[in-house]
Amino acid sequence: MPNQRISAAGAAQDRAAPALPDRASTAGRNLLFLREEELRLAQDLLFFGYRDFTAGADAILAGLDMGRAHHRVLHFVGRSPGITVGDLLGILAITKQSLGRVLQPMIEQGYVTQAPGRSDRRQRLLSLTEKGMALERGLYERQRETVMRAYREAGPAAVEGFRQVMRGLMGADARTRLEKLEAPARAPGRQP
Amino acid sequence: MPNQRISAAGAAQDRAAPALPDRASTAGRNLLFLREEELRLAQDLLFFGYRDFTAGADAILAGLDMGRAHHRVLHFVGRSPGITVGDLLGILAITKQSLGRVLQPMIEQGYVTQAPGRSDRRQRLLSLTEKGMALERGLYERQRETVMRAYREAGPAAVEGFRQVMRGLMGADARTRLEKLEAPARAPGRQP
DNA sequence: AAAAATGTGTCAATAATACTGACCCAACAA
DNA sequence: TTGTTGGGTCAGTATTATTGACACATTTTT
Repeated sequence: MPNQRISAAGAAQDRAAPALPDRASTAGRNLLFLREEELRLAQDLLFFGYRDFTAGADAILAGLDMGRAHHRVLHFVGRSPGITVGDLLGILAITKQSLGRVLQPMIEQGYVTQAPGRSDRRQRLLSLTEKGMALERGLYERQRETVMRAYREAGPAAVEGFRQVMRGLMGADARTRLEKLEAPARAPGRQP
Repeated sequence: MPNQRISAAGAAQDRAAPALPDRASTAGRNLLFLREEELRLAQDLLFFGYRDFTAGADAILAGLDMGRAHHRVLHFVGRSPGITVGDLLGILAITKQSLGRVLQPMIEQGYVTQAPGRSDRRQRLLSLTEKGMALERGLYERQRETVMRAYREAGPAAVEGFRQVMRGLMGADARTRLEKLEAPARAPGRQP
């Protein structure tokens, strides 16, 4: 395994599926019809919802010669200060080369800092600088407007349902990573 | 307006936002902290959830030299047979050139057909061929597994909450378009 | 009938994000 | 010492998007 994708979260489920299945047996068509519409609606909702969710932050980033990839780095490094390059690769599920292309400029421009690991000096522990935190904050605030509005309109019960379904869409790998991300935020005092 | 993006759904909210706002006033920090964690969680959920939702279909498409853009065309043309190029551009919120690059090969390879409009012969009404419907069906079935599992695990109430929140994330433009997509599926007999 | 607007297609050039393969160095581990 | 791991980097390619400019047919307006 020379240098490719660290952990295949992006290929969570990759068993071969038949590309051209027969149409479902005509019996029980009504039942299937309802489910079909439900699922097509889910596809629409995810497409439009995700696109508009990211649109605000994208607009800010465009003015700084950055894209979504930079935002993801800011987000996950900000969420886990001192994260290793390898862990970040695992979360993003991209190759080292792809990360390098966005990470290096961010280090040079002073958004992210590297520090050698304490126990393992090969590691480069990543953290946001003040400048990086400020930018992340701005992007966060921008998305916050969108999410807050959606949450307010929908109400707390709907928000809980939203979370459950989104968790369910994730593969096992992503769920594990999400748990790790949530844990340190609840228990103060991150690294011993 | 020569030939750019038809309707700015992707730029739904594009008023200028301050990139580097001050940190919130230190008063009421506990309140803000809770909300902050909530919203950061939403960012994580959307990132991981959307990625894994699309992963399955992406794997099928890769074997056919297609990508997500092709899937979107199959999905929305399949959902609205006889849609005009302009309407499709409006839904996808991309430029004519970008659409052309994916649409033309799909027409040549027999996934999509064009027909001149009845009332306006400049229009090219798009529909899926049998081949296109079969492929769309395969992609749909693949995502269906993912969504059905998430829906089953979460339960009907959570699904309704999920829908409400996703709708809330969409801008006004996307909501209008979604309504139009849902309407003809319920009332049979599309165009007079 | 002439002029303007609309729907669609297309050429050319560019950017962002990803990929694969190959190789390097430093540090750790056996 | 040897081998592995964490990280970086060079070179080349693909996909999806962008902008600008223009062409053509058809419909609408004047």
